[in-house]
Amino acid sequence: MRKKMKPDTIKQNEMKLLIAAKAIVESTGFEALSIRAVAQQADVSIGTVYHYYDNKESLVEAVVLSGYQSLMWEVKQPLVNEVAPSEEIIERFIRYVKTAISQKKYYQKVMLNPSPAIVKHTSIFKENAIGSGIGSLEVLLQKASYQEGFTIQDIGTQARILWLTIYGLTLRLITEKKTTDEDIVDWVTVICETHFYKLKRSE
Amino acid sequence: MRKKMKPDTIKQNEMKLLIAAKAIVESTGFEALSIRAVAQQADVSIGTVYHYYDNKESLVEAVVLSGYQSLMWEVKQPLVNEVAPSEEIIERFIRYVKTAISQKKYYQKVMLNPSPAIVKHTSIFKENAIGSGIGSLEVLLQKASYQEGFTIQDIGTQARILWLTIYGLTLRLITEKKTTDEDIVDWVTVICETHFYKLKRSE
Amino acid sequence: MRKKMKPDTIKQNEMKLLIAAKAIVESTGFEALSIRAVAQQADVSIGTVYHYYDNKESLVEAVVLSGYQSLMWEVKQPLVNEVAPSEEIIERFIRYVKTAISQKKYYQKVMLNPSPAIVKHTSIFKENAIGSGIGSLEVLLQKASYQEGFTIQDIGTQARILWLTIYGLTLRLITEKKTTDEDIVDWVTVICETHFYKLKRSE
Amino acid sequence: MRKKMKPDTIKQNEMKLLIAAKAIVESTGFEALSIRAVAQQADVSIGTVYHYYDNKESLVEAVVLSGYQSLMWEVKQPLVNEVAPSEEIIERFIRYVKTAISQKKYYQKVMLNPSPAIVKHTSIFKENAIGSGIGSLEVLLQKASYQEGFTIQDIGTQARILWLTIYGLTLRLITEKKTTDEDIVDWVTVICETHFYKLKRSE
DNA sequence: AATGAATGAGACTTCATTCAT
DNA sequence: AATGAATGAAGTCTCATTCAT
Repeated sequence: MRKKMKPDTIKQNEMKLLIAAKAIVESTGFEALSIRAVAQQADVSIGTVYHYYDNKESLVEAVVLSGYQSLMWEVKQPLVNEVAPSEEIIERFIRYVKTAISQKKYYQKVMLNPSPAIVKHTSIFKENAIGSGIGSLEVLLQKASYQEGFTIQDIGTQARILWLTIYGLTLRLITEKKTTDEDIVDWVTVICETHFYKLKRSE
Repeated sequence: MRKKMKPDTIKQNEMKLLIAAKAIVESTGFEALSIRAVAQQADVSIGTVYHYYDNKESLVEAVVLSGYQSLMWEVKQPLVNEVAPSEEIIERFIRYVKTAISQKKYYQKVMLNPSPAIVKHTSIFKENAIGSGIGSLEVLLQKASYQEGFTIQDIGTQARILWLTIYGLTLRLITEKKTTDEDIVDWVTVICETHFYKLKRSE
Repeated sequence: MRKKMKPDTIKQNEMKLLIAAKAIVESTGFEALSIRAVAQQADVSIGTVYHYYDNKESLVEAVVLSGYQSLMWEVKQPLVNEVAPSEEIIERFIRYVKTAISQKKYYQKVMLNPSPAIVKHTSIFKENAIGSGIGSLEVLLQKASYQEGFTIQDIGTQARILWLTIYGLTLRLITEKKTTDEDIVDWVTVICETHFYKLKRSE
Repeated sequence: MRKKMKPDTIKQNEMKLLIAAKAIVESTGFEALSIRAVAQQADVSIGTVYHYYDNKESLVEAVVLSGYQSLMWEVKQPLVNEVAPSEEIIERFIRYVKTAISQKKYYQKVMLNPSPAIVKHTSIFKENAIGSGIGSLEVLLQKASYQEGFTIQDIGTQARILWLTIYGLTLRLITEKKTTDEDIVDWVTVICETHFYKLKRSE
């Protein structure tokens, strides 16, 4: 099992470390995430961890990014039923907040992380925000405006405002530990409907 | 070395430690906030710090709360000119975001802190939200609805939605390091106007 | 034995650490001098070492300086018999080289150490070289020139040249492991006599 | 990946490693000279380094020796102008000290290295000191004694004494960081002239 | 001949906390 | 009320070396 390992094995080892790291975060939180702990959890020497990650920072970054990808993957799964675009927005935001809350440790670390490597994925203010979810939201808003008779002057801005509200909501629900499904559904719904209401009337 | 200190002296000592702690946070960040550092900065022994604070956690809590109070004090200062309520809301939010950004280290620590002692001050979801600013915002919205012809059905909810958007905005501006005055003014303005527009039309 | 220790105790502890450190150097060399080893040798926690020394560098510096002081103390002991100044120079240099060789580990570390804190003590080129031994050598050369009929134009320079030769000799005897008493006596004698011979004739 | 490498290739690889090692020493010092670093610098695997050198020690030895050879090559280059032997000695020593100082990292490591493999090259006390420079110095002194009317009883000893002085000088100039050309020229000159003066008078 | 993943010891350092005085 | 020496665990990181391939 020593040298010139097949790329598969490499990936496997990296995966092993990542899984170990995530296990630690999930059970004890990010404060407990240390190189030492990861090595122990993965049943590997400390040196090995440094073989795969240059330093703690890059390990944390990998964990955080991996958490973000799980989150987004979850959110992007297709809905069960076909619904009107405005309904879809609500459904998706509910799922977004639920997923974020269920992985709150990652969510906060990712969404408040100022490291350029992370912000690259999470930015809301950069122009071509395709990957980050803002793009999808714009598309949905556009659809809604056609199908449901909204008139939206600046979709980009409106999407961002709506997103910021949900974002603020998510963080406060986590912080205030109001994480029941009911809380989530109620607030997402009223936020979205308030927003759409405005759009409908603004023609 | 002293005997039977007057309560004043106690308060003075506590203050000295708090000031020292804040100085450290401001110059080097929360990561550098250690008991040792505080003792040194305040020119006091380590043991003394433990006289006033049970452990590190309670010291951090005190620092964080004190930061929050400075922040709110700043925001609550009266405006220079008398303006319409809707204008005042915008002005105050601009100031809020600016102050939060100028003290971002505290702002994040406070506003994302789930400790009950902190949440007690920062909560947005609890009913009688008088102290936290939501109360003031409700009052302003109420005034606006009278003076400027809005119709608002549920002022409490509307105030919270608006606040959540500004809250989300603040955190993302910090995270993405978009902290110029222009960014702040533009975003706060468009967010508030979008919101008011909706209210005006919703009659 | 805890707090507000008497200064004596403090000095004792520092001494304990210094002695431990020197024991390590003497038995295993400077490469083996680690904070860990010192703590163990002194039967003290690692943290305690850091209580007395800011970092490894300052510990090493203390060890090195202490070694230098022992060396100089040894060299400066009065001679057993009163002899002519030129003889005294030879006797003292023989003792210097012998002591240096018997403590070769320190000698090299000190005399090749470029740290300002060390060079301050060992410098040969600075003007007022009173403490470093050059001063004493100048005095002896001066005496010799009166009593034994030398004429020396620039005593400072001549003292330094003689010293440099002995210094070079010491280092090479150590490096080439020619450390018998015979080697030392022979070389120091021939070097000094060569030097004096010149001086005698140069009138 | 290759089969049956020609001896040339072997030498080439060794050279590549040696060059890499020297590059590291020159840019970052001997402390930074690690097997890892050499492998990286030479764009070669760690294992390969161990093919060519048994362990770190032998690599360091090779580096050190190679440095010494560069140094001596430089010193042995012919002088630009033909000059009297005593002048040539001064010129060559000035060059020696300058070169040593310009490569101080190697100079110290070599000239204070007690490993037999190194001392074999640098020894000053062994009898047939042909290669090490002492031989050349003896020849020059001999020439001077014929051409310039010195009488020297024991050329071998006198050469060594002069050499030891220059050696001591070089090490102290490095240690005390007095490395301007002026310092070098002044000291070498006064040392040599003092020595020659003695020789002239000793007839 | 060459690779490079893995090891595991050991380096330095920081820190919250205790407790005898 | 105040001190500060002492603890000891935990943290990050580097390194020479081995060995299966």
